[in-house]
Amino acid sequence: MSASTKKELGRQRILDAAREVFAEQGLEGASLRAIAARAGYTPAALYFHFDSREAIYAELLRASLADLTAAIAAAAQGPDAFRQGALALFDFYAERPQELALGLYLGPGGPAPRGLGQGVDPELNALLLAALAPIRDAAAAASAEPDALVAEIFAQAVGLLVLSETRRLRLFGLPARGLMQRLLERMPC
Amino acid sequence: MSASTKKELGRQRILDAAREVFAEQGLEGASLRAIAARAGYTPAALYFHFDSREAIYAELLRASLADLTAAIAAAAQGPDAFRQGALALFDFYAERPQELALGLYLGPGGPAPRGLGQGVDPELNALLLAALAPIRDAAAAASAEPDALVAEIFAQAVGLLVLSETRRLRLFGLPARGLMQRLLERMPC
Amino acid sequence: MSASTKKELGRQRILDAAREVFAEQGLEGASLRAIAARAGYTPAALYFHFDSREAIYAELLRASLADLTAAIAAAAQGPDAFRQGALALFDFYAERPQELALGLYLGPGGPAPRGLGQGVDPELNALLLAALAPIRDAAAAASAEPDALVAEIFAQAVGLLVLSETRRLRLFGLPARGLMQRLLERMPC
Amino acid sequence: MSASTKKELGRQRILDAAREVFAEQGLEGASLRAIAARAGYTPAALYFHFDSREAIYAELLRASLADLTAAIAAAAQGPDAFRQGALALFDFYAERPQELALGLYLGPGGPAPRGLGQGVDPELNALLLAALAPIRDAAAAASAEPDALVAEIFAQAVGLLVLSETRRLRLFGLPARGLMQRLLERMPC
DNA sequence: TATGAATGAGTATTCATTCAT
DNA sequence: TATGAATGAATACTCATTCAT
Repeated sequence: MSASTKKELGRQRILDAAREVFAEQGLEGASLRAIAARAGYTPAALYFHFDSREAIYAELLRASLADLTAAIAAAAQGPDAFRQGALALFDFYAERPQELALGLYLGPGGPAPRGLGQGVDPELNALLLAALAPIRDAAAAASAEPDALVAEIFAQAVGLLVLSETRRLRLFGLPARGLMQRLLERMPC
Repeated sequence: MSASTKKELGRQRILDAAREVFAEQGLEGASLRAIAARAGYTPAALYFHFDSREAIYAELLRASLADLTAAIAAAAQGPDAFRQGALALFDFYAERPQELALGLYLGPGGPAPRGLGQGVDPELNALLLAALAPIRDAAAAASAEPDALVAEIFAQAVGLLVLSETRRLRLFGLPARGLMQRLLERMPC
Repeated sequence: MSASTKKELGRQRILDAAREVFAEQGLEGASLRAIAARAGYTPAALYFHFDSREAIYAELLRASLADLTAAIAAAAQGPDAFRQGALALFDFYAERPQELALGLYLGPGGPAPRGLGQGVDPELNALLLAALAPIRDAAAAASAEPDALVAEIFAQAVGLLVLSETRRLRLFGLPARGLMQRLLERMPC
Repeated sequence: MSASTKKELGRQRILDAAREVFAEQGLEGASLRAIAARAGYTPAALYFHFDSREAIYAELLRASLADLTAAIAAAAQGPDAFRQGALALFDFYAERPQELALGLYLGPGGPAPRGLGQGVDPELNALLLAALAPIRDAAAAASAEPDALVAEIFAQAVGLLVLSETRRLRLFGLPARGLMQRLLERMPC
């Protein structure tokens, strides 16, 4: 086994552990110590594979965005691509609330103009745009302002999910997904 | 100076300090120590005025919701009440992003179903509903489903603001307020 | 109402509160704040009536020893005075474990040669001796070494109660009172 | 120097510091900070070697009970095993009063049914019983109720020691060890 | 006679990170 | 490639006590 392969294995072991801890305990619980313990490593060992705790988060987010890309691509194939893609977006994060938190990196202290360190943000933003591309393409076929449409359904999805997670949506007695569908019905495509 | 006035001054000094720290550092940075230091107090002194750190947050949130109530009420007086009220909601939090984080209690770890302790949450939820009441009233005049309309514009506002704060909205090259207005134009009232 | 009477009322109010808190929460829970709160006073107000937290404890202990004196005197009247008095001693503290802790002032940190401040100890020791006097008198009638007899039964009672409270006596599967009686049966009076 | 040896050294350094602080200031004074300071460590460093403050206490108590076991075993070898073993028990704690406090976990607030966490208590209780076993064996040879005999001399020892430490025994003008011997003379073995 | 206001020292524990080995 | 050992800063909260009013 080559050295780089072995190193890759170590990374993967850590990322798998991170994903597990993350799904179970959220951003807050996914401390470096916790991830290391789950991976069977010492905290210090992680620094051989990653530069910082944030670097692990970034990697996780990269994988999450890859999954999102696949999910949207699969849903946006037939006719009705816009609606189906948008719902796939919503459903994706509805099932993985922790990954939404990670994606927004509402980094401790609420939504902050912080992102995941300085360097990674552009790359991750590009990945996000790529994931949303199928939805945008479908919008472009029916509207002159596809970007606005995508931004709107993205914002609606995020808003509903955040309100849902923070239990503020209960005040209205209406299910998040139903509200998402209502919005889509009013969309011009 | 009366005793109650003096006590009130102490409370106010702490609340002002909390608001400042809060606006500068967000929820995460607004630790008890930080608030105390800013107010020129010992941490222990805060416990004379408030029962806990969360009690300070709750007070801040109460004040914030009172301001929001006034802002919406003022905007939703004329004929175009629904739209104007909704925009007032959006503008309010656009100017005070940290207060949105506080309102949703976006503590460390992203949106979490945490709330501010057991006792205060219902009270604060009620205040939120009351603040939104003028918008709902306007919706009720034109639609059979006012709750859904309010939930939708609330979600849209929150989603746009969160994406804006986390710099994800830049990807689309469109201003948040413009997108909010677009949505309102498609609304049936 | 005279001034001194009014002051006496205040003291009594505090002592009653202290007794209650004490019986419910033990030495540890009977903080000055807790006592003050129960009495309907501010912590600072207690310093008008007592010099320190320890002074309150001392007063409580005085009252407890007075009760003990009465209990032993009542039990040690008939024949069999020694045994009955000793059992009364045991039963007294078995029913009031907190008062035993106070009496020994195992003051935070285990049995310590500390007592209740420097000045009060001699006085309280004298009260304890007075409470045990009826037992000693009965012993003197039947033995040349009454002091040793009293010390032994006192030590046995305290040892059994301490082991009982700390759950170490369970290891032997025997009840504390039964063991106390066994000892008394072997006594020469 | 092997890694395990070095780690063992760290543990030992902490335990020694704990023992010292403990002997000087009792359970109350043996805070984590105090132990760390004495050992020349940061408080956080202790958590590398021990899981919690209580884990340090438990280790100390384990060692203490091992010493006690050896002391009793050595004393209870000849013919007069019961008496000699009992005196060894008494002498052991007479020389190490803080270890008695630790053994009974006489935390702040006097004797309390607290123990050292859920998991360790049974283990430590078993160690105590094992330490007393030689005395019990000797009692079994001469009495039908060995458990009662052991419980009685244990209680007597604890009572005398507690009264001695709290200076209540001085009232009788008799030495604790002499009283212990008197009791043993009346024992049927 | 009592309060309002405040202090300073203290509590155990967690965190990401570093560095010599 | 990884560990053992340690750091410094941080967390919220409680305590007995003081003092001007």
